[in-house]
Amino acid sequence: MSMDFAPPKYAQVMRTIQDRIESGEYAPGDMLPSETQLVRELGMGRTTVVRALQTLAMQGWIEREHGRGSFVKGRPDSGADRVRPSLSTAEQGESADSLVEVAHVPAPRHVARLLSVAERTPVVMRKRVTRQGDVASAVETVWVPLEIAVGTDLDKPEPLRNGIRRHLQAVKHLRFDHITERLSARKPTREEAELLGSSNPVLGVLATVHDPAGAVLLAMSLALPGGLHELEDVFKVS
Amino acid sequence: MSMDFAPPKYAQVMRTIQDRIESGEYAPGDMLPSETQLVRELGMGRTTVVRALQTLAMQGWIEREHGRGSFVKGRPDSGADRVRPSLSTAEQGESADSLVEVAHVPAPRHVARLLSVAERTPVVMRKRVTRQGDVASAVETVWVPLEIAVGTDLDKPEPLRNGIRRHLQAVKHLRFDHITERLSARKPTREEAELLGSSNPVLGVLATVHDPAGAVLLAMSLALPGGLHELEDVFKVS
DNA sequence: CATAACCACTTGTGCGGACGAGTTGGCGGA
DNA sequence: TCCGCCAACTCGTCCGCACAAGTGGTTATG
Repeated sequence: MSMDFAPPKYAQVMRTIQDRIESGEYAPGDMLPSETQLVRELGMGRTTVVRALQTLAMQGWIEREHGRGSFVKGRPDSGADRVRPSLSTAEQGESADSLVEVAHVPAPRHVARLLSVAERTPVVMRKRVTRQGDVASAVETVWVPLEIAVGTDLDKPEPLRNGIRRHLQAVKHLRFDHITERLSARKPTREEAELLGSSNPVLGVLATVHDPAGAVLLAMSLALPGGLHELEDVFKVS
Repeated sequence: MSMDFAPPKYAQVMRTIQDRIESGEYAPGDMLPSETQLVRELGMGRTTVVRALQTLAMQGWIEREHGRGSFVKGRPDSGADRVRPSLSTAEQGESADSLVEVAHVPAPRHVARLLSVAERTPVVMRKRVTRQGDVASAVETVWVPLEIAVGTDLDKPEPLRNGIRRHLQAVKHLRFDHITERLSARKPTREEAELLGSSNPVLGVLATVHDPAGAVLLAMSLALPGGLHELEDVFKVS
């Protein structure tokens, strides 16, 4: 099944402009092509181009001045932009060589607590290793209650090309609403150490994904080697 | 002469709906009138109504479900604030027994980089250990450029009862605007291990404090033992 | 009785056109 | 030279329309 995925046009316009900003083609301070020019270049209606530009302005990529033009501000930086390791785990597609193990296992205590089920209740576990170049850069384990996993491909050993979030959304219409992350420093488990090829300290991330009602859909446990990962965060002091 | 200033129509629609939500006329969970109904009731084009609804959705007031309707969520809540270890370091007062060392030292490389000064430039260093009960729970080191420290008590070995931030504000009118934190997992240094009484992995926090112009006022390095600290963070998934 | 087709609704996206208003630069007149 | 006006550009808003796509209930059909 190839879900052909056509993002809406206004999103395509946004991505085009974001790419040009990040590639340096549009440098900070530069004036963007005018709406009419973009309409001609991209072959779309003004409504579409304007919606893209207004959204980019709301997100802080550009600034629009009435009567003058639109100007590049740069990639928006704010606390909201912090790297969310758990989100990218849920979002990223899997590849065959990254998947380590998919199995039904009894929930270990800390996972059972996160999922609000009894200890040793059977749950689905997916474990994978992400790589940067040829070094293992993270071990990501996802734990899913059976009620959630039933009817999905989550318990099948094939890689989920579109990522867990999209899969759950497409197959069971489950929507992710918010995620709770707990960060800590710890020693890697024996298995993590083997997969990572090092027993240096890791940044441990325990995350739970919630639906709009607050119910837990799944839990994640990430091991990020300290030497390879830095989580940066900027915040205002009131 | 009061030029009568008419807010744009889409903003009027937004305000109307916001008011109805806050007055309780539209309660959380309720379905809003459909776009067509609003168009008729308010006498505007669908474009206008849709823009208002989409903006309200982006701001979190309502939720829109394709094919079903728009539903009230309530007044949007600003992001739940995460624990900021660096902020509490700057904020908390010191006590005599927590202060480990105050000295002028040449800036080590990573600190020099954070402060944008040359390596080995003399800077003021304050180091202290915080305790919970009788276990050491963190080692906090603050690095201050001489230009900032001059005229303050930062380089004096007496504890700053009101905390660094208040002291700098009171004595030199320096205002903290924002803080950048970088989190990582690492092994404690030998000294940190001694002070903490353990060589288990620590959560390393490197932070820089900036004034409103973005200039760096000071840098901090924190070592938080992994077993004692968890940083929790909740965030929305778009 | 179960199921499929259909219909009436909803929101999502997109188009072209229109007019308003702010900015800029050039052109002509005083 | 200096100043005011105006044309040509910019973005801001608004309209009516069209069609796609998702949802839920009703109705016809096996």
